[in-house]
Amino acid sequence: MDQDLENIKVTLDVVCGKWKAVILLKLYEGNLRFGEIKRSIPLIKHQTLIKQLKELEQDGLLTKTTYPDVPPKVEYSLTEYGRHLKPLLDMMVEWGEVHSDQKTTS
Amino acid sequence: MDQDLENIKVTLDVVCGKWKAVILLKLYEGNLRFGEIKRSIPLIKHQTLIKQLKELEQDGLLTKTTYPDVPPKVEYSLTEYGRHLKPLLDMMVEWGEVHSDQKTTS
DNA sequence: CAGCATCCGTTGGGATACTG
DNA sequence: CAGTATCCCAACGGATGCTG
Repeated sequence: MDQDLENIKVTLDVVCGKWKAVILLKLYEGNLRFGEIKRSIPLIKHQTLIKQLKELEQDGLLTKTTYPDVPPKVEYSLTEYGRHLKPLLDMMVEWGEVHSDQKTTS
Repeated sequence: MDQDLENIKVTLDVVCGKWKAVILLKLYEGNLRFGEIKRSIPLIKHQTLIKQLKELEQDGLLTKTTYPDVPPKVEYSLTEYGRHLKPLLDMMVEWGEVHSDQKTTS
């Protein structure tokens, strides 16, 4: 029971960065290069993106593939874990939709 | 599509407080008084709990019922919204279980 | 193009003390 | 018993500048 609390914290840790969920959402559409992610999320800052990607990588949600070429090319792809998270993120999107509805309606 | 990002942020806002998910989890077991919540989450600080409860209330996830008696008695109960969130939280618990497994196994 | 190091400002969790 | 008012501090998102 209290184990539940520990478990949910693990998940929160992984998902609760300001942009983490957004990044993951993008990656479900396919592997992306750094620049592609950045372009698809115009508001995020270069450095912030790097940080969040690093955290996601350390949490085992995605893998970074570096091609040792010039110019550098790096591709990010989801791990199995990351994919396991999809239904969760979908639910969050869905819930947010309903909830923001409600807020404006009230 | 970009609307998804907005929607997920709404959900994150609601769930991402350090203790919010935990509090909600407790309330699924039934309505609770302030002191009961506090006792069931020993680590949380008095003031922190008040803040998180207030935020959850403002987000429309739970309702506060104050009995105008002495000594004060206050009961917290989930709204329909809060209940809608249960499957999500359950998934988070479940995912965290698997994920923390993996971390220790690696 | 992608990344690291560093600094800064805001925020939110936490501590303390007081009220009804 | 429950809540309010303040203050504090760490953490995180973000800005800037430099490297290969």
